[in-house]
Amino acid sequence: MTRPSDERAFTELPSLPGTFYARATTRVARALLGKILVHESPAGLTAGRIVEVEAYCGPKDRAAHSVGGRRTPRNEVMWGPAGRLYVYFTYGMHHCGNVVTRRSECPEAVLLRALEPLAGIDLMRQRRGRPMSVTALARGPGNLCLAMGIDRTMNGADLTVGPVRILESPSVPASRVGMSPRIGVAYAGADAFLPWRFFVRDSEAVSGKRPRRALRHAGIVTRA
DNA sequence: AGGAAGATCCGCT
DNA sequence: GCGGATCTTCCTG
Repeated sequence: MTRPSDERAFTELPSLPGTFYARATTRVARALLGKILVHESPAGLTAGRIVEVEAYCGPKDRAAHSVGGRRTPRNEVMWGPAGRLYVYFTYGMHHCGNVVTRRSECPEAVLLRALEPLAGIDLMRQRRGRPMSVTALARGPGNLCLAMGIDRTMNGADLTVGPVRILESPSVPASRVGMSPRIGVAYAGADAFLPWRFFVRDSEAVSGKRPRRALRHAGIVTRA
């Protein structure tokens, strides 16, 4: 599917500039759909098209790590300049990767939740460790980081120059963008209902429950 | 010093 | 749908 020549081509594409990230966080989140996340690691290159993200909007957002202006060693990167990678470890086993937005001292970020794999699929399978479909490889924030080889050693990395970068690629038209409340933030009170999750409607790589009615209607079997 | 909860995932029912 | 795995971080006493 993906040949070595295609993979090398990713390294030639321009990175998103710092100004891309220095905007309102929900706008950055929405605009990241369709862009390409790349990691050139010692083990090889992996890349995928971003199809699901969530916006976390600073001290007044009760779901954000920076809620109430609480600044700790873990979330320190959120206070830094836009376009940096914020990686944290959660549930004792999963890494989550975020893109810092706005400007210094405004601790906001976009969580990367799912990719459609484009390159390095064998390496992704190796990192995931068991057989699965391509669209499942980077579905969900913990799985995305595992498949892409992203961990805390990359916390604070500059996404415009890094071994980890986000590349220019066509945006997703509004008609194909879905919005919903964020996943796993029930503790955030009323903020749990804010529609700050954005995803590509027709992507099989998006996490969570997806409607099957259309598939059933078409007579397609989705489960054995 | 200790405990509780977490921006999750997977396998089982 | 439910709960266990597993450990970091933060808050309390």
